[in-house]
Amino acid sequence: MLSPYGLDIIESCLTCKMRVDRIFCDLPTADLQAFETIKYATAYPKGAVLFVEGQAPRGLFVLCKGRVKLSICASDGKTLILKIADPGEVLGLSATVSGKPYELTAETIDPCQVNFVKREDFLRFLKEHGDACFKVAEQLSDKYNTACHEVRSLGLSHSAGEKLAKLLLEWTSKNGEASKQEPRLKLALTHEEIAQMIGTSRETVTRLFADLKKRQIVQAKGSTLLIRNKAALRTIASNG
Amino acid sequence: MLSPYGLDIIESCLTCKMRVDRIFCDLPTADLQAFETIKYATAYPKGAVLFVEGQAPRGLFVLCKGRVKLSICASDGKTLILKIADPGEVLGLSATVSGKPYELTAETIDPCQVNFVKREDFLRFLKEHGDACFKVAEQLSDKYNTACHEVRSLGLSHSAGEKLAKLLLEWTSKNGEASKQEPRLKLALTHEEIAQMIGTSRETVTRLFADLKKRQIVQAKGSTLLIRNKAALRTIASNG
DNA sequence: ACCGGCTTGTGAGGGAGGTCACATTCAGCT
DNA sequence: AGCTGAATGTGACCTCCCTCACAAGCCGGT
Repeated sequence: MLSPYGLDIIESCLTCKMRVDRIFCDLPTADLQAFETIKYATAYPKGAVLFVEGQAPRGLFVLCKGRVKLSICASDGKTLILKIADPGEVLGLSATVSGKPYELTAETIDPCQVNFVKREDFLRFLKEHGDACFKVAEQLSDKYNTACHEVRSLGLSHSAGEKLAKLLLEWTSKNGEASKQEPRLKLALTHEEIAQMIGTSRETVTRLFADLKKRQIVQAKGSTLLIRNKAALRTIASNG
Repeated sequence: MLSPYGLDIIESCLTCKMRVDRIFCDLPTADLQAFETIKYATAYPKGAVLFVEGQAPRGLFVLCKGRVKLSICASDGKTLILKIADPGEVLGLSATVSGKPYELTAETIDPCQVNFVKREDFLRFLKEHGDACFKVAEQLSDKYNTACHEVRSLGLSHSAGEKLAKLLLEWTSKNGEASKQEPRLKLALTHEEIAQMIGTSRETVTRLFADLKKRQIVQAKGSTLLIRNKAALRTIASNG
């Protein structure tokens, strides 16, 4: 560990390239090579801000390694975390395409490997490569879909408990698809951050977790969380 | 008025075509003509359902005349109205592109003129016409943007009053851009529907309006609403 | 004119959760 | 170890608004 980055860069750029392939997959090799020429491989430390909500779009970011927190922020400082982006995710795509300001703020929560593409370069790339353009439309549809789910969760839930249950279920289905018996998931976020994800207060999250533990629905094992009663969690998530 | 439609159809298809031009504008004439061949001009009465949330995507709908209510619905019947689409809007685009189920339910609230395009036809059209594909990406970015604003409004507001003020401001900025003195807007929705737009109860909306009237911020003139004090409304919208 | 249905207006009660204030525990640092 | 700051746990209070209940207004139909 001579530097925060160092050897890591060399290793991850290989895996990174594979990830890019996965996003713009099915593209002819020519298109892929064109993409390779316009991207800038960069590295960010933990806590770096890729872009800020309201900023004019400079370009897009393909996350190769590490996680990025995507959030919106009210004038009074209250923050809503929309999602934690994992490697493979494309960030700032919508703003880059439309030219409107970034809708979100993107901040690294790990040391990150990122491929940056300038807006002009990307737009030119899209004009010249129709297939890639379709992939972009698909990506945007995906993002829209996620946003709709967010709206549903925020707008149609009756209680904070319901939203927390939904969040936990979402995490379990994303993480341990394999382990069917007792899903476990790493609690990488603080109660404060979870509160910001479901639009509630930190104290409420603490109380909700205490309640879930008392009712034997979840169980804490250090920083991992065991889901003991997934059915009950589902009931909470749908009933309110 | 021999029939609910009748002459209207012939008139509006001309204007309608202009609208389609506006959406896929800048396209070469060849592309436009190709689009004309795959669209089906159709008419719906008030209260018709274009598509339902969760349905497999049959295709997209270009709204030419009339308004369409876009909503999501919880298992308990609680409804959240996301927007009232005006002529020119493309509906079901994201689902058509991604192949995932429609995220929303679309229901006409006027008699409507609509151009329908089948999913397969549209996808083929996109493959063959790269420029149109880019336009689609732009449209999707727009929709994503709107969804983000919805999330912001739902997730970061402290009170129902704040959300109502935001909604009213949004409406005034969309409707009477010209009249700078005292913006007026047609209240085409019931309190119940407004409540569904901001995720609150009907009674709360009634009470909020009563309060705004008492404080001389708005004034009712039949079914039109005068905004007497836009500054105050803005304060409510941002302070909570 | 009368009726029934929808919309709006208003009161009373109660519950969820935000806020404040503090105690406690945990994790990293030297 | 011990110290420090962050994260968690918990109680008390109070506000917003949801719910229920009902009155009043508005409007089209016959």
